[in-house]
Amino acid sequence: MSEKITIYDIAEKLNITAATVSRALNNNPKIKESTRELVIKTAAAMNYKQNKLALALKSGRSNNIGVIVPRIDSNFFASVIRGIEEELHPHGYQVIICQTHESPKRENENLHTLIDAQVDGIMMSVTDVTDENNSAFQYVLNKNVPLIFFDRSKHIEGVSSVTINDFKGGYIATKHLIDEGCKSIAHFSGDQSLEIFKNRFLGYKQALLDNGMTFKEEYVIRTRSSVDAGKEAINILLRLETPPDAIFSSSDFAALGAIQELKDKNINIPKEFCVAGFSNEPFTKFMELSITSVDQSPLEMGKMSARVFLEQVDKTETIKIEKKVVLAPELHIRKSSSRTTF
Amino acid sequence: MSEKITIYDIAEKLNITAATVSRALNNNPKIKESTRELVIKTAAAMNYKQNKLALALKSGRSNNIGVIVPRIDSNFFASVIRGIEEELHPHGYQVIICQTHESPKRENENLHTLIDAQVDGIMMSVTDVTDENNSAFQYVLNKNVPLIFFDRSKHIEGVSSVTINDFKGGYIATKHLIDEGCKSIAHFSGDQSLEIFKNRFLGYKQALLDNGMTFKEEYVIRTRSSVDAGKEAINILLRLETPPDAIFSSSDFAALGAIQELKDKNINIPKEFCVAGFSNEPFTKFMELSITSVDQSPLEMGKMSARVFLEQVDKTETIKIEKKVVLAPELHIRKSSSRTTF
DNA sequence: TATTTTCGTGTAATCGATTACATCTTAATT
DNA sequence: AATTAAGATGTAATCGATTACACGAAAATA
Repeated sequence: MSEKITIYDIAEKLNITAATVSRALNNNPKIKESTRELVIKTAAAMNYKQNKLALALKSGRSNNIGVIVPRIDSNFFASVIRGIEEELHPHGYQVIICQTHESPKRENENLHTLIDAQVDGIMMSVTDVTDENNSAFQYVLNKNVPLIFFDRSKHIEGVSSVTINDFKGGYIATKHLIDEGCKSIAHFSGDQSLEIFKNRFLGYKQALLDNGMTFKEEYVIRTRSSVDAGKEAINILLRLETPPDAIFSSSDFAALGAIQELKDKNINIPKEFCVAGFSNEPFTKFMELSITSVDQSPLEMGKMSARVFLEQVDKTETIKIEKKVVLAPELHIRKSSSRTTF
Repeated sequence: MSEKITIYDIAEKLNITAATVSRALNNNPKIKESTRELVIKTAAAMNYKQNKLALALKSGRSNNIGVIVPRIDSNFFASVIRGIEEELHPHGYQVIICQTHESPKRENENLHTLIDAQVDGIMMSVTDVTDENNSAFQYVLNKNVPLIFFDRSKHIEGVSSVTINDFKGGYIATKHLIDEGCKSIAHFSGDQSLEIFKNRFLGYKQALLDNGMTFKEEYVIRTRSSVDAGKEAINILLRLETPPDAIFSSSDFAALGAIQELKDKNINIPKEFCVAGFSNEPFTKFMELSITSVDQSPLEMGKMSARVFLEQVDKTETIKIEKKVVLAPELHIRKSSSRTTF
């Protein structure tokens, strides 16, 4: 339909060269002011639009950045992406989304696809941190494309990261439970091969030790992040000789499962049992019995990742910057653990 | 670092032309089998990667598609995007995300940006349906780029859409409330300029009329989609001379607000008052008092939109196909309206 | 006036892949 | 053996924008 207008069309109409048109449009100071104005006016009149693909080919920069997440339909990742998009949009970058569904194979694929599509940077939450094979990441770094990990990170030279202080998150949640008078606090831990879960666990443990409480191995249950996993886990704990009177769960969903099961058993929350979760999922505050949870400020995490990218993208090629940003977690205290307030 | 290998490098090494290399790699039947094998082997050995930007420039197709949503950090939109991504990924398309934040200006901007970035198609949920000015959409259509509306649609010639039957959604939710014995059912309606909300309202109204109930104007409250809006709205209703005994809310959040307020006033749900929402937000099923809601099958909606796009993208340029897909809503009956079950 | 700058544009290569057309070998046909 | 067809590859244009280099004209300097 509407034929494409190129700088050649403008040049032809004005009896000048495409080079001049290009320069005029790019505010090259060598162009006579009158020419520049004429070109700009004519371009507007002809409804000229720069072909970004041609520009991308010439410059080697696509103005696209890639974001890889396990899945997009989780509040946390969606919020991070929102943050990234909002920070990068004013700079003219478009955000390309990829999902791994927790599959390392997909993760590798996505990395290669994005590089092949000539993205100018990649931000991702690592799926497989145990994998010793970092070749896909090296592939990215070799192309001199900034790579930034957020939330789930991995120690790789040349890769920046934006994470929250999970240790502190575990610590403050546990400390809060202690302050509320809980005497024996259990922990639902996630996949310990992931730094984030390990750190939450370590924070939990440290808080216990710092406050003269004994750490018991049997109080630590490894759970998936789901309601059912939480139910199973709490049942294991309740069958112990001396069951705990509180849980710090590394997952809000598991925390919810525990709460549902506790209610079923007519155990009063928070009087007899306190629960704190992690992630501050939207539902935690909507519940009638709202759930205390550690907020990871995903929006901020996304924006920060974007900023780190922007810092790196224009730096001279040779200098590898490696920036580690650690955001502070924030405890949102709600009914599930509030014996004093509410 | 790793220098870029092009078909010219391969050609040079093999003492043939880039044209031959290109043909060999593209399985052009004119190439001798032995040459093809040699080229493919060499390409692999040299770690050649096709430059998608060059391909995109030449072919005019970027293999990117754009998705425009009001915001990404909503379960509904995130799920739709997930569906789109999963359906399109196997076909080699990348998904670019844009947000409008409900701003018509941003919507226009995004449309132009995406077209300028040469996307091969655009899927979007319309922000401003009242705007008579469809120039941005026409701009897209003029470029012969498939445009598909999902959920929030607008009648424009040449634009396909994937929506759910909101009328039916409103109808079955209301019918359900009637079946549970509710005698006077109110409605929280959203922005009536949006088809989706208007249709939910019309479905509600029709269900009342079909079942011998009277429709009362004062039972219809226009609310925003938020917890607070729901609280305000229910208070208006409770102050009426004859307050209703049920609400069909076009928003889950408003439904939640109403429920919280009703509980505060010690009104028993569902015995004295029933509530049904719309969207099937995750929290509706997590609540202790789980909330009945109409599911919009966002994942399916995304996949369907992607399929419609795939159907259109390869069609001969001149034929404008316009496909209207309407998905069936599904009522998820939960405690907030179940007098009989549970 | 002669010479050197400065200024504004044009020329042509480049980014990397694709492809219509031309060309040169072979193999098949009469 | 002469002619034609088929097969394989090369040549060069193209997609659209950018930019190093070249060049002519005007302005500044000696």
